[in-house]
Amino acid sequence: MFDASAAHQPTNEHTATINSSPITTEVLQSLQGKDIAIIVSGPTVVLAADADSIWEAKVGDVDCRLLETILSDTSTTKLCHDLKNLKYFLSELGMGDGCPKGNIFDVQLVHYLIDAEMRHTLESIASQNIGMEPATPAEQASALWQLYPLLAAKLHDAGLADLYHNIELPLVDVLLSMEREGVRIDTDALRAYSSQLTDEMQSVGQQIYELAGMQFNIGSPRQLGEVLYERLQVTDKPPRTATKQYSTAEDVLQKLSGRHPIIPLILQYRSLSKLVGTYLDSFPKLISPVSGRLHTVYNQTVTATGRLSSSNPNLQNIPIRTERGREIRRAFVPADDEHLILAADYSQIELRIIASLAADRHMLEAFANGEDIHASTAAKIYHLPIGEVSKEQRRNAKSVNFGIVYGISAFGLSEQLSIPRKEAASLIDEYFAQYPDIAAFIDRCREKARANGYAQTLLGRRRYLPDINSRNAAARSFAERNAVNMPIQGTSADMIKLAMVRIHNDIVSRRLRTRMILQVHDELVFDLYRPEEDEVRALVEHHMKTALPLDGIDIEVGMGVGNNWLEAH
DNA sequence: ATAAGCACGC
DNA sequence: GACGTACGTGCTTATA
Repeated sequence: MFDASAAHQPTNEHTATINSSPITTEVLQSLQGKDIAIIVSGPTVVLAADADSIWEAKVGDVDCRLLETILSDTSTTKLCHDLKNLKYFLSELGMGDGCPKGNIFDVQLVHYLIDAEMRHTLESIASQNIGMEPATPAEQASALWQLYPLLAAKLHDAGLADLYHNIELPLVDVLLSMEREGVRIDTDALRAYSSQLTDEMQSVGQQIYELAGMQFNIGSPRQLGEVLYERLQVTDKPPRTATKQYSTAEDVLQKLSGRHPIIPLILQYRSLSKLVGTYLDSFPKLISPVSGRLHTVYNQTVTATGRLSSSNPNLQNIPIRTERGREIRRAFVPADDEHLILAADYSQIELRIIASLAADRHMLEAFANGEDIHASTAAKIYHLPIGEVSKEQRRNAKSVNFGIVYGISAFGLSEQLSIPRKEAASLIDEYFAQYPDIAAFIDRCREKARANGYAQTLLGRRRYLPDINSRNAAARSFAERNAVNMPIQGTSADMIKLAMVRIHNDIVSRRLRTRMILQVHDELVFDLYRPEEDEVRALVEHHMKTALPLDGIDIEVGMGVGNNWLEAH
C-alpha cells in the first residue's frame, strides 16, 4: 500500500546533507528500468536512483507489488548491504525469493572479498572509502551509490569478481534457505540427557568439595586456581596464563592429573557443565515457536580465511570427540518419518589440498593408493613398513600432519605430544625430508606473502598479511603461519561453498523435497526425503567431488544415513 | 558492557 | 630467551 498522505513531489534541491522524499506510486513508476540502491532499516525503506536522488517511506506504506516488480527487473543493477538480510526482510513483506533479481552488488560481500579482516558494517566501509559515516537510512542509500564504483573497481582489479559472482553471491540464497529450513531437535531427549548429566555434575561437585575440604565455585578459574595451587599445592610450579593468572586449562590439568585425585574430577565437572550449559539447556530455549525447529545464522563475512561461521546458536561446534558429548547429536533428527539424516563429509580434505598445491609426489601417491594417510606418514618418518606402525606412531604422525597445516613449531608439537622438544624437532625434520615438496610449498607460501603482502587460495581469495615483513619476530611468525594455513583452509572453504551452490541449485531444479540443513566446514547435512535417497546420494557426492578439482588427486566423500545426526556418521 | 579463561568444533 | 598450531562461538566469572 502506498502512503496516500504523501502528496509531496520530490524536491530538486540538494544540499550537503542527504535529504529524501516520500516513496509515492509515481516515484516507483519512475524507477522502473533504473538501477537502484535499497536500504531496509527497521521500519524504514529507502530507495535511491543515484547518490542524491533518494526516497523514503515506512515499510507498511509502500506498494510492495510495484516495488517487487522494480526489484525483479533482471536488466537492472541493485545495490545493497547484506543481501541475505535484505532478502529476509523482503520475503517478510510478501515478496518472492527471487527478489531482488538482476545484477546485484552487495557492498558487504564485496568488501569481505576485498579485505576479509576489516569490519564490514556499512558505516565502517563508508568511513574507510568515502570519508563519511552514514547515520540515517537515506545517507546509507547514498553511500551505496558512492561506494559502488570504488568497490567494483577494487573487486575487479584484485581478480575477485569470479569469486563474487560464482560463489559468494549465489551462496546467499543457499544460506538463507538453510537458515529458514532449520533443523528438528528432539527436545525430550535433550531434557532427559540434561537432567542425567546435571545429576552427575552435582555428585562430582560434592566429591570435589570433599577433596578440597571446602566449598567454592568450581566454575571460577580464579577460585579453582587458589584451591589447586595454594590450598592443595598440587605443584610447586603453578602454571600461569598469558596474563599471569593461575592456569587451570584442560591441557595443563591433564599433565597434573596424576598429582591429586581432585584433578580428574575437575576435568569431568568442566566437560559436564559445558555440555549442559552450551547445548542441552540452551537449545530448547532457542527453538522457534513458529517452525518448531532450531535455526542458526550463517555468517558469510566473518572469517579471515573464507570459511563460514555459525551463531545463535553455533551449530558448527556440536560435540563429537567424546562419547558423552557425541550423544547430543542423537537429538538432531529428521523432519518426520518420511525423512532421514544424510551426512556427507570430505575425507582428509586439507591434506589432499596441501598434497595437490605442493604437488608432493609422495603424499599424492599415498592418497592414490588409498592408504591411511596418517599411518602412511608414520611409516615414512619412522622408516617402517606401513603394517608395522604402532598406534602411538600413527598418533604422532597425525599430529605432525595437522601441525603442518597450522604452521608447526618443535615446541608446539612437543607440547601437543608430551615428548621432548628434540624429539619433536627430529620428527619435523624427518617429515620434511620425506615430503620435500611440502617443505618447498611452505617456503613458497611465505615468499609469495612477503612479495605480495597477501596469501591466496586456489581461486584467488586473498588474506592480507601486513606483519609478514615485521621486525617483531612473534608477529612475523604469526603472519608466516597464516601464509601457509590460509591457502589450505581457504581453498577448502572455496570448494565446499561451490559444492553447496551446485547441490542447492540441483535440488531446486529437480524439485526435490530433500533439504540441505547444516554445513560444518568439511561436512554437509541433509534432511533427506527417503524416496530420494539414491538420487540425492549420487548428486551430493558428484557435486562435492567435482566442484573444485585438484591437480593430481581425487577427492573422496564419506556418506552416512541414519535416524539422527549421530547415526548418520 | 567488557575482558579473561575456558571448551566445543574443524 | 622469547614466541610457542589455523579458524571460529558461547558460556561463566569478575570487574567496570
